[in-house]
Amino acid sequence: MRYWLMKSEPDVFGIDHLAKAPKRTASWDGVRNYQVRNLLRDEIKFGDLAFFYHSSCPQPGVAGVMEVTSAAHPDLTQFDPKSEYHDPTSERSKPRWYAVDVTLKERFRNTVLLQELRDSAQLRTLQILRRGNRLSITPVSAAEWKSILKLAHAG
DNA sequence: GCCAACGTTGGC
DNA sequence: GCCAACGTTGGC
Repeated sequence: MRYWLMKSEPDVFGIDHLAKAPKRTASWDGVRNYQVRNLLRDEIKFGDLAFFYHSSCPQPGVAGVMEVTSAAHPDLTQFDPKSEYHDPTSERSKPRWYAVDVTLKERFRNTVLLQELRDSAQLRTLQILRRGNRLSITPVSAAEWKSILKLAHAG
C-alpha cells in the first residue's frame, strides 16, 4: 500500500465537495499531465491512501485523507464535449487519460498549512516542497505520512 | 531532434 | 497581478 498527495483547487473541487458527494466518493478526473497520468494508470492502486491538498487558495495545505476506492479507469470527461477537460483527439478505443475513484476518510479539523509543512524538519523531503514541483499527484513516504498526520492531530 | 515561444501552475 | 519553473507546441 502506498501513500500519495493529490492537489486540487478548492474553488473547483475541494474537500467539502467530496464530503457532500454520494458515498463521499468521486472520480479524481481532469488530470491532463502525462507524468501524473502514468501515476494514475500504473502506480496508484485500490486501497492506497492520499492526502487531499488545497492549492491556489488563501490557505494552501493538507485538508484531509482519502482512500483510493477503484482501479484506474478511463477519465470519462475526455469524451464529453461539454466538459472543460474534453479531449477531442482521444479515442474511446484508446483512452489517453485515466482517473481513479477516491473516498473521503477524514476531514481534518484544521488544514495543515503549507507553512507548517515547510516548518517541519521531518518533511524536508516532501516532494511538493521542492522548488518548481508542479505535479498534481506526488508520492508520500510512510514517514512523511505519519508526520503530516501528527501535525493534523496536534491542534 | 532542437529550441524559442507560449501556456500553466501555484505561492506570494 | 507578479513571477519562477516547468510542460507543451510547432517550425525548422
